[in-house]
Amino acid sequence: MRLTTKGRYAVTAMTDLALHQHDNGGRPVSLSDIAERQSIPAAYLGRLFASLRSHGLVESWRGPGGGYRLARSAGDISIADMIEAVDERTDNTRCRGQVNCQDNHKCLTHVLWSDLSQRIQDVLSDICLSDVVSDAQVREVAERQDAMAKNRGGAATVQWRRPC
Amino acid sequence: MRLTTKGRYAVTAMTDLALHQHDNGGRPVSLSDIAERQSIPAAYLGRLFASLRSHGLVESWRGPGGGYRLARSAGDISIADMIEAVDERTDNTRCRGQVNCQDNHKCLTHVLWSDLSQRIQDVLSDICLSDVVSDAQVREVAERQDAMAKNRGGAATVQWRRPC
DNA sequence: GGATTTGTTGACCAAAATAGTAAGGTATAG
DNA sequence: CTATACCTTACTATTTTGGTCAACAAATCC
Ligand code: FES
Ligand code: FES
Repeated sequence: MRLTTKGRYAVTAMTDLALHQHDNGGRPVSLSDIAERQSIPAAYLGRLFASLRSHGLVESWRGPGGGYRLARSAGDISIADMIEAVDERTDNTRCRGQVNCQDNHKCLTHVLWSDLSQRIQDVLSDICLSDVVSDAQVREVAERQDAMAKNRGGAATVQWRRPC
Repeated sequence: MRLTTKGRYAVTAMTDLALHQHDNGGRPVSLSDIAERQSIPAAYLGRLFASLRSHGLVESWRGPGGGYRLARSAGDISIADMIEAVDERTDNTRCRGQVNCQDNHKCLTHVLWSDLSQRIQDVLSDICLSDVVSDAQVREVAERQDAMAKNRGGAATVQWRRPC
């Protein structure tokens, strides 16, 4: 599993979502709010959320007042879940699990990469969104970001609807 | 720390070197032998070995009968050492340690990537070359490779010289 | 000494992966 | 009907990676 900007955006956006999903009485959090707070290109982030949704990590609502909410509790979503959703590929072997990277045979180090992939996956599975959200340093940054965004619109009426 | 073909080549070549450095009475193992056994482009591998050498992982000899040997014992060279030598960059933060990736401020998840980088580094530091070499599956592949290369030249006279 | 072998270096190139954009479509509130 | 906000596809630009080439330097062999 490789860490790239795509995966970092996904985790950052999900963290933002987790932090703000109880604002305004729990109405869905819109893409544009997240993108603005986290300085992520909105169009790009939109595609990442499509993946997160199709992997069952978030629910979405369309139309005015629409947006996203976590589909599961933050304690039940690991870093690995999020990165996998947008990055697919949990495997660090050259052969992508085909065991054929040297002229259709197993290369000298296949077993090593396979083993390491598993260990790295374990590390990323061991940390979940609630761990991130409750970290003191993370909260501190979030507060600064919220203060920064104070100029934008106030609370709106709360609505209940079914997700898409 | 990201796993890429460059790092995989480095580890594969080092493993091959560790496995063959006692062949022919301990004469240096040539680049072309390693490249051929492991199906790695020789010119490319040459540059990787230059990095491995400058990081003190191998010693080299030029001229006829020249080649490489491990500069330290296989138990004293970790996977992290080898990957770092060719890849530099042990850091998975977006800011590369600058703590400035959101408009010159710390982004929401900096502390997370920083922490994860360390954990992954620990995993890669925990396995060393001797672990790889002594793995049963690795030895099995090595034997097949050696049988494959049986057509090439036999043992030559042993020489002692100082490394480059 | 000269040819040959082997590693060393730097510049260069091609292909792949990644990050980002743009535009049209669909559902929903009001 | 219209504005909002998510959804999807296609495309483009940039960066990174993998790989080549040629000239070079050291050591050996004859
Ligand atoms: S990595 Fe799987 S065969 Fe080489
Ligand atoms: S990753 Fe370091 S500031 Fe964002």
